[in-house]
Amino acid sequence: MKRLHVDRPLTLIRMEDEVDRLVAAWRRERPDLDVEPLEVLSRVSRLARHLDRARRLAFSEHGLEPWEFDVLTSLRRAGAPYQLSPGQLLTQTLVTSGTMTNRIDRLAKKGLVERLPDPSDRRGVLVRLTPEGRDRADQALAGLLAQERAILARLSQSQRGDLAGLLRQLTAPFDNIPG
Amino acid sequence: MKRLHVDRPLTLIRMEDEVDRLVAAWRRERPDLDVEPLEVLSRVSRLARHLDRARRLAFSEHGLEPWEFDVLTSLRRAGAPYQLSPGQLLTQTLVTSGTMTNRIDRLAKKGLVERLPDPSDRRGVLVRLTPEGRDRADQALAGLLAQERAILARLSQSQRGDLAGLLRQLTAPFDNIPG
DNA sequence: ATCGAGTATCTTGACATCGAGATATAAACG
DNA sequence: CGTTTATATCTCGATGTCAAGATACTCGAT
Repeated sequence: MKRLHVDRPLTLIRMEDEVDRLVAAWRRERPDLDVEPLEVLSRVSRLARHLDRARRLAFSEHGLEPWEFDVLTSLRRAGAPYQLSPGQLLTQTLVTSGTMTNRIDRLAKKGLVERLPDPSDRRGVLVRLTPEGRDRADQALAGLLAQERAILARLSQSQRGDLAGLLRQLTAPFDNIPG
Repeated sequence: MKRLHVDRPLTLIRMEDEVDRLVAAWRRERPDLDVEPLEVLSRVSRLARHLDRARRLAFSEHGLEPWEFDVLTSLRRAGAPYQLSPGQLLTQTLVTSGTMTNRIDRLAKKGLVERLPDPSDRRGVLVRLTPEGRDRADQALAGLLAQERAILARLSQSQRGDLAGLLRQLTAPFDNIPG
């Protein structure tokens, strides 16, 4: 009795997700609480986890881990000569300093980055992308974008714009205030 | 020459975030690529990381780690008698089976959950919340919701609804297709 | 009944992350 | 100047996560 392929505007199709089920369960178990915030923020967290998994798959074709991609592309984006301080890498990747030291060590061992002393601050260090590191970053980026386009395909151009704008409202305070 | 506190509708205020800078950098370095997907998905990933940090802080007041919260509240939502199989917990928390076994072990050691044999399938196990586990989950949830409301405060009611709807379009395929 | 495929959970070892503290240098202040 | 405070990075131990494989059970087909 199911009719498939019924023609109607994409925007009216509404498929349930785990968060719908989660919210319904809370409303049943804790009708005294207003759980509306979860509609947005639980979806953000869960989607991020799904994206992590998808990325891990996509990058494995290029022999990169997601954390390696994050560091290499931060340097790549900086433009020639492709170097940043560990501190600048921290704000871009949102990890702790101990983690970043460790990441740089491992990438250096693989020959994808190198450490240079900062000429203007003897406490500091500059991390520079090697030519091979740059190539790897460029290849993996192309693969990632293809995958992400597929994930976003069910939204229209203007919906993607709306979504980006709404998310910016939430990320901006974290990114600007020290947070 | 800057005029602060100019009165205008909230929706027109647009503060830059790290992703704006990231996208601008890619357009400069790789003008050949269309990096529009990053406007949405990089924001999702970064926001999730910020939320993780904020949650870790909020939960530490209740002596819980985020992963403990995730497991305990999954059981809490299930309703009395507050029990689920490890497999059901997997789909809710998006971790691997090895991770879940480890989590259950540690929560059991703390007395927040207990393992029972599944009466209808001798391969299976049921994880049940203890009364203390239930109290902890309820307390931490209230704290989390307060924090999340603060984070969402800069969006109007209808914007939050729009945002939830757009995110659902992206999460639904992951949650429904086996993905 | 028995076989074989499928399912549910656990085990294990490698590894990435975090948090707190250590070290070295720079900048601010009187 | 010399002292204090701030900054940049690294070290280290504890811990959580993952992937792959092992184990034990179920269920349908023969």
